[in-house]
Amino acid sequence: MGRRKIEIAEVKDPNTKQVTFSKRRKGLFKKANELSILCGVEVAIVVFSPGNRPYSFGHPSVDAVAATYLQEEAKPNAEEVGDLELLTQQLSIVEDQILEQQQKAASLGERLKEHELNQLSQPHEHSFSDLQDNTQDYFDAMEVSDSLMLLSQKPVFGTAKRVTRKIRKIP
Amino acid sequence: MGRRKIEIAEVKDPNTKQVTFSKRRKGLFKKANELSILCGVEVAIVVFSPGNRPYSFGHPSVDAVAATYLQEEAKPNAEEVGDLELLTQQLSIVEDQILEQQQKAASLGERLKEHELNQLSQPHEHSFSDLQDNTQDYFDAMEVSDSLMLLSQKPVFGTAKRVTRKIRKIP
DNA sequence: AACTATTTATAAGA
DNA sequence: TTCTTATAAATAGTT
Repeated sequence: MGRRKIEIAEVKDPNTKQVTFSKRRKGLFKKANELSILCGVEVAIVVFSPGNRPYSFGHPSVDAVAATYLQEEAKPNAEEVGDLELLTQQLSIVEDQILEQQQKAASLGERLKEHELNQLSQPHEHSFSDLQDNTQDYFDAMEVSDSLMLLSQKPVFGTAKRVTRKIRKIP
Repeated sequence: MGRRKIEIAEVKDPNTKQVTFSKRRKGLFKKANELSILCGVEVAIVVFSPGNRPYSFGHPSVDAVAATYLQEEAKPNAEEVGDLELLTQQLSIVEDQILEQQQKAASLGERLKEHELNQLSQPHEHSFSDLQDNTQDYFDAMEVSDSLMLLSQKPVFGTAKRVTRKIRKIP
């Protein structure tokens, strides 16, 4: 499908390999997207780049498809169950650490806001949506990757723009 | 890529849809295989047929790739770790500021109470100290916000649980 | 990042 | 379903 026919064998030149990877990953994800739409089916792809960066495509999401797949999958043996449990434990620990930090951030941000309001002695009514919006403010620099965005060049965990959220100083 | 150009929209006719699925699944897996060989990388695909039958392709295997992916998924990357550290730094600063403000507020509150006593007035419906208490309740009730999930990007299946957010409206 | 000569995938037909 | 084949689409090498 190019100027010349190529053998399906590992590309030696690292630069050419990376270019090939980019082009073909894009093509693969496009095909997967077309398949899911044309046939109304679920698809998930995970691929690692030559530099070992993970890229994924999923409709409706990798996790959703994976969950269904695992259900359908034959019963795992004891060793696999043990490994999974170990993995899950490790993941829980890391997630807890992240949650802790995030809770700190969200709570502090809100409390800061309350202080400002109180100091101004303004009558205030907080609705649920207000809180949502305010909380969102502190994290709105983050982007959640959308399955269609995965057709782009960026790796899965590189797509999220990170927060260097300005925390306002108390006047 | 055929006799005629087709729109990428769900194929109505079930028979045609099945034929399209078979052809395109075969093509997708072939592409994935070529990508893994050409670039020496790991790939995993899971796709369900219109009849909900699971098909998978994996190099070296779906499970191997999935395990690695899940590890990566749960592990914050360098950028995230860096931002988290930055965020934590900022929060420390803000915490100090809040403490400072609380001390000011406390003394203000005391003076206000003294003033109220001196005036023999009815308790205010919303004295500053009341508001402080209310505010504290308000945030104690906020267990988890949706934004907390953003850092980890996606819930890891098996450990993901929705936490119902209970937020009371300030009276 | 674009371009384009070719190869490859595939839609429709048999 | 499998094979055929005209045509659309992907992409290897180039700029």
